[in-house]
Amino acid sequence: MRTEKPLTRSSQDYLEAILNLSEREQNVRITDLANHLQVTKPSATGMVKAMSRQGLLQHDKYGPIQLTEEGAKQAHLVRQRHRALKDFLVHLLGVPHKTAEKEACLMEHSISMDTSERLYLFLQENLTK
Amino acid sequence: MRTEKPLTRSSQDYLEAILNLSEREQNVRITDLANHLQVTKPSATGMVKAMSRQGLLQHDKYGPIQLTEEGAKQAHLVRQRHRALKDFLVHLLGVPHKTAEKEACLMEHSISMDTSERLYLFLQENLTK
DNA sequence: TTCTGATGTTAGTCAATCCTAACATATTGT
DNA sequence: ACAATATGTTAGGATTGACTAACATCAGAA
Repeated sequence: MRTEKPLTRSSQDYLEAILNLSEREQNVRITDLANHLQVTKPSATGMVKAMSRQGLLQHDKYGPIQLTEEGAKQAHLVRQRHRALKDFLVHLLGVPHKTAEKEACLMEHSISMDTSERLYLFLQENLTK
Repeated sequence: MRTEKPLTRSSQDYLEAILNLSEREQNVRITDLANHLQVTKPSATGMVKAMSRQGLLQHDKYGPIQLTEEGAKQAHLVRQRHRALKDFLVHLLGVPHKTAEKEACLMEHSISMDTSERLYLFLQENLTK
């Protein structure tokens, strides 16, 4: 079930979206996911299917979507990177929220967890102003 | 000739590589480009062909590659983003050079020029330590 | 129960970008 | 000039992830 294949940018986006949605809804549905990510339902269906095969999530036909333990772990890491980046953009660079959200979404796939942690520490030291 | 189509990540990478190579060599050749970007020659040929159609560069069969005015302009913008990001990673976050180079290469496609300029200013203010 | 509307799935297609294998052209050395 | 080598191109294919159109299933209302 487990795959050693590195996560694609899109997979990471899907993982993060499922994590965020699952904290607000009992069941994450394909339509929710598609709307959230601004893709069509067939696209979401296809990606969910692929990610299910990779052991990142559990999804029965027509049923709700649930992250596996591994999927949830990876989702949390993506979100961690996202938050550090967004905080930096908003609070240190003064980027408007919407722009920062969008750019953090793109950047989160581009940095290592090491860099993310360094950024987090940097923010700790510099957000005391 | 001019295209309004947004530049793909890959196109941006190719533009930046051509710019950097053209500053070191009289002629940029497919093989140079392919080696630099760690892709095969047919891949580079194909991308160069596509980008030529988009008016980003000039390339005659078997001949050297040259950026058009528009291509060069875009390449400089990519590089600007790259440098701001790399400087930030290295000098403020203490990321090792190789890692910073790699991550800047990925991040440069994810931020706007506005954010890049904000980052540049932030670096100016904070690199005086 | 049946019908309607909402939700979800399947199949086919496209774009982008990479690869390999085979071939074409240019360059260099003898 | 010819042969060998280097460089570059073409054709075909794979992966990823998006789209549309058609179809299937589910849930709720009548």
